[in-house]
Amino acid sequence: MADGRKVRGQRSREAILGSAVALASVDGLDGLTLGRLAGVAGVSKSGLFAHWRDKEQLQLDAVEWARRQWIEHVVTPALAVPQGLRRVLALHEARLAFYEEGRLPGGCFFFAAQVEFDDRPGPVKDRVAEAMNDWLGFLERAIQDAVDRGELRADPAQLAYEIEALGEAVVIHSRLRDRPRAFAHARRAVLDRLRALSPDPTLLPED
Amino acid sequence: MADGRKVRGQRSREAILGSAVALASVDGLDGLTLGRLAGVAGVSKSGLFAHWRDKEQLQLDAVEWARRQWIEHVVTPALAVPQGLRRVLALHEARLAFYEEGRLPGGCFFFAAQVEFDDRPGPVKDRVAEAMNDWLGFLERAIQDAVDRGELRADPAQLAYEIEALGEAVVIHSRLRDRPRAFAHARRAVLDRLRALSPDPTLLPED
DNA sequence: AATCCGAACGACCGATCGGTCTTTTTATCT
DNA sequence: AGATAAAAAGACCGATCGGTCGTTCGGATT
Repeated sequence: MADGRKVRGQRSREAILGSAVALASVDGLDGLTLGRLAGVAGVSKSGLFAHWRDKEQLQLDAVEWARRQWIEHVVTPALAVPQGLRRVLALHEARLAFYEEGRLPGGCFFFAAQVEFDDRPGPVKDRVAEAMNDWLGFLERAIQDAVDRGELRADPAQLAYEIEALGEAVVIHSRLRDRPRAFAHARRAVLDRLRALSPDPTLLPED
Repeated sequence: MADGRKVRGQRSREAILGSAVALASVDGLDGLTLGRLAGVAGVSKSGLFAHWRDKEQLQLDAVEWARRQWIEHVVTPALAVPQGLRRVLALHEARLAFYEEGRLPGGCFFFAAQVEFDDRPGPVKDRVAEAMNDWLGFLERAIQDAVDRGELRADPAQLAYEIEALGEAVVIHSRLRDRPRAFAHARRAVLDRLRALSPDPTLLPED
């Protein structure tokens, strides 16, 4: 990798993937057009084929790129919070912060990708589903940790479904209805739920 | 409307809209292609322009058709249940039944339409947002009824957000993960929530 | 019987889609 | 300096997109 050409190639490759994920968060992974992507990324359309064999390969790498972005901005910050109930809440808050900061113009890459590909079998759907399984699995384990510590009484899979649903819905509601209220609802919903399920509510912040 | 030609025209118009809503529930309202729609509906592509000026007009009518379908299969059945807490639960259950019966191949027209158009200003987004406001407003009023009757202690807008989120999420989870478990989670989530908020849990079914 | 009109069709349009092929640029290696 | 290889560009391809146009067909009006 000391080769300056490959270094340059990797750089533009990453830049293109960043643009691809941003565009895909708006129009979806398939709604993403190679022509538009090339325009936004400032390269020629055929230049894309120097990095990817076809659109599907680019889509697969975009999923991977988005996964790393999610880990960096949602998972990692929450790891700074001690295990248990507080980390569960931290994960939810980190996601909401990710959305609220407008890090992606479409709000959430994976939300758009899931809706788009849930009916379209193939490698991209599989990769998206796998990434979501990883994330939900991580969320479930965080919940299980809290249960093991006696800070929570809950079925991890059930609670993970609820937190995921309440978190994802904010993407739509913040865009189609009132934005601040959508975030307020998403925050209160999970906070109230955790309070009701915890024997020690002092672990959670006040209103 | 005694004109047999117009009657025939209306019939095929409705049939086409039915196909359009079904296709749009899978690929989205914009992912819907006039060529494919014509093929599925058994008419020629140019035949579509006898009924609609352009694609946008067809999209707007498709939203309207989907709205009527939603009222018929979700709202109306729940109206058979007495006002109050039980009707709130009935609305949630009616939606889940609508999804579970597979009435639309993509699961939910409005879910797909919202995700697709939340970032795309224009008449179609406005119409979709309006339909969703109507539905959420109806849900809120049902909750308010239950509150007024003393069967529920809740902020209607907050609870409506939660029920909507927990209900919509099943579209994704049932397709990308385990289908029966997704429905089970969606049912339990709302049932538990209503139980916790109601002074009289006997109004709700046992497990 | 002649006329009229709405539904529907086939042919065709420019634009854009994903993708291929050839060439130019740029950095490395001998 | 010259050969080499990777990155990127440009021209171009068939297919499909949304949409137009002129025509045909069949039921309604007179």
